[in-house]
Amino acid sequence: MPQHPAGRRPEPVEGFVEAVLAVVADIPSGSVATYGDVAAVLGSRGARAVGQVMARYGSDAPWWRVVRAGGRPPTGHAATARRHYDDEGTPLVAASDDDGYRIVLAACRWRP
DNA sequence: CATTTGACTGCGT
DNA sequence: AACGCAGCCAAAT
Repeated sequence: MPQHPAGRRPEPVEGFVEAVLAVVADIPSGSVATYGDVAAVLGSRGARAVGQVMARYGSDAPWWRVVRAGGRPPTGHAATARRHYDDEGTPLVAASDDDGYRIVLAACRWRP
């Protein structure tokens, strides 16, 4: 058989990936969680692993609700994420860095 | 199966 | 405060 099911990207074992996406889906609009927080809910400390999942499978999830410790938006997505924050009313503060702003974790960090 | 990679984090210089 | 570095974990190659 000549080929794999047409045009379908090979899906990894759904376990960690699905778990991460499920947690992200639980973050309420207007709130956020850090990569480390998401990992912690899964009983893991793999903040980077969570980032990997978001980068690869998070395109259809509310990925902007997962931010870096320190309140900075996902690397390389500050502009796109900001539209969502503005839309959801997520509290932000102006910043001088390239992101231009920073999420106020003290006010909207999600706690499971 | 070994190595590399990355939308991370915290601590030290 | 900028920069480097080591620790961490799962997926990708």
